[in-house]
Amino acid sequence: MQKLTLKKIAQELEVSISTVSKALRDSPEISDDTRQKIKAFAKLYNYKPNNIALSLKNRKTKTIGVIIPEIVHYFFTTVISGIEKVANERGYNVIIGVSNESFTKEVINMEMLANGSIDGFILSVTKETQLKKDYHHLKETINQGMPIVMFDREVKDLECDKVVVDDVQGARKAVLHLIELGCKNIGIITTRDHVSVGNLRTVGYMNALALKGISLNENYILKLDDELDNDENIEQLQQEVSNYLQENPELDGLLSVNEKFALMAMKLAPVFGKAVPEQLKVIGFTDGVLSKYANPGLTTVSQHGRDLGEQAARILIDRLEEDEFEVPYERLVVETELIERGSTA
Amino acid sequence: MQKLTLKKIAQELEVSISTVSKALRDSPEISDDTRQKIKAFAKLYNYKPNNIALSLKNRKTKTIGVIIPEIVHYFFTTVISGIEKVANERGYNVIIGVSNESFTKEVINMEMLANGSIDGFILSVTKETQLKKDYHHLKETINQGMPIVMFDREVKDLECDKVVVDDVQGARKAVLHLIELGCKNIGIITTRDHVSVGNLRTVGYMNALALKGISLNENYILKLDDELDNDENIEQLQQEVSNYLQENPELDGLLSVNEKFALMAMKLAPVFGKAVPEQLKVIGFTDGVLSKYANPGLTTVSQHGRDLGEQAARILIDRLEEDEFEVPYERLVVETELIERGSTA
DNA sequence: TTGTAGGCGTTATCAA
DNA sequence: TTGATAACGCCTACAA
Repeated sequence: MQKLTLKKIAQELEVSISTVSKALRDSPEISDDTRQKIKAFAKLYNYKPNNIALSLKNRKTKTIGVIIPEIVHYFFTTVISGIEKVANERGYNVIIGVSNESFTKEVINMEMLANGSIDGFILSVTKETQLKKDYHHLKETINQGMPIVMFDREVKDLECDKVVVDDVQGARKAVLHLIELGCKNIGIITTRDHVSVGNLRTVGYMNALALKGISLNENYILKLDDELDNDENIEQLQQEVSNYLQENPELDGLLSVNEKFALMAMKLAPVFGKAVPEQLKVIGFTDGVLSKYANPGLTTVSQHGRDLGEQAARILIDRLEEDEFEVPYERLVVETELIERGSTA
Repeated sequence: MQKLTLKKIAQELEVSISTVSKALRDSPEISDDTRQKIKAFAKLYNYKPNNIALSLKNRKTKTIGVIIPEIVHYFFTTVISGIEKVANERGYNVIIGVSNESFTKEVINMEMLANGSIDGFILSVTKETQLKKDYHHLKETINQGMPIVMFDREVKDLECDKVVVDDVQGARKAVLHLIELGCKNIGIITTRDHVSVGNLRTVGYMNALALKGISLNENYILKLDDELDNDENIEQLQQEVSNYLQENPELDGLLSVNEKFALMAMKLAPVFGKAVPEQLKVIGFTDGVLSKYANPGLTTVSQHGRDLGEQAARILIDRLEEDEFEVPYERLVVETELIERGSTA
């Protein structure tokens, strides 16, 4: 019951290996007679060529490596689902590596895959990588001729294809919407790190205020420690959000750079006499399950993760299958969309 | 800048390929002199053996294939994260295939991977597969000598390793807890399909009632269509939940076989004059983000997905690396745990 | 101590 | 029309 190979078929049918190979690939060199015989046999015993041997021969594996910082994470899974879709349509497999927001794991994961296992990468770097600004592993990979498509977390000084979210604009749209709805004192809950998307969203927030001639109140900006953004530290974060709401009773609009912080605020607001959306309108980022099933539903900025994933896969595979060299690198911006729900009704 | 191979090193250093190979693997056959020289060169130019060539030679790829019905799904991602962890620790890569609850995609995905790309599978079958009871692709894979570890959705009549959740017991524990809290009229929101875990959880619900001598009221069982469990059909489902709550005003306890239905019920209960948890106590399944960030927090039955994934990977890799043949198949039951939160306070 | 040869499974080129 | 051979990159038993 072992896997069938060309060799075994050849032995069984008493022909040469190359005859079998040619017959199966419908080469005109082979006579109808033997072709039929061989194909029948192969079909009967369900012959399938060995992928590894093909990979070695063709020097391409038809699989793409995806490295993400986290897997239990709505946005990243939507991106993967987009990648999977396009990859499968075009005959590619997807290997997933999880870096767990660790620079070292990112490097190890890439090294594991870069030695022949895959044809190209789609990846989002860890926050640690962004902080260290150490991109040698990425540069080396690119130099060895393995294409990389980066997504979401942008690394400016790296020459490769990129698919990014317009975080600044997304946040700006959200805040402008709050202003339109009549909010006068709009706050933001963001992350402390100074490198990642949280930062861009904060910029968008400031943009919108500036656009409308509203002066920035530093007290309205709550920076939560990113390290704490995991399920063990919910209580500590809630405490910080509580303090924030208490100290800024005049807040009537709030942008959060993710869903979790938004839900915390929605949960705590009534404690401080604020009903959502009547006295406090809230908008979050991500548009995941939390937003859809929250009570009231959370208005969010959708990043269209699935589209993003599809685009990233398309760009990578196009490049892999492009025989003209020197196709210029692409930087694709995925538009955000404001999904309105009860939290801003 | 192309990838370095043994051949190129050999040419460069004017020795034979096998000398290079041996030197790099610290064979005592090679003199210190040449060994050092070769190793220095390899290090300098960052030589790494080609995985594909190794796979072909060793007839093992050191990668495991994971097929899941959905990727944008909390439970499955926790399982993957467990698999990833153990796999990486033991030097394995993980290829992910998403079947999207489609039998055909499951088969295609498996075929893509079964031809040499991986050493073994960890998979959870689609609902469609369970319904059709068509397991030929699984049986063939096993017959070809490729081990499979199935998880979560159990297929009784298939001989292979399994890691399952004790859904019956989980549901029973939950309902018993509600009874202890004083609930007299306990309902359940479950799925219509008759094959999947929803069914087992319903059995657990009935178990608990029987155990306590409470007679079963069919009206208390709401079966929602599984097909509708996606974000497009939220409204329709909500309508059904509304009707259910309205028609059973005496309900004071509720078990839901997932988080989403539980949150819908929690959102709608106040509409029918029921405060949660005062007049209606709710318990869900999954213990994902929804439970943690709901308001009030949702008490849930945790399935310990990460543990499950770790165990599945351990079992598979142990089997792959076992040289004694005929290790008996294992069926491991992961215990559930009731996580208490505000919805049953 | 070093090199040669064969094989993992496949395909392509060339010879018979 | 069919078959032998070489190659993809690596490893290893055996020969020199």
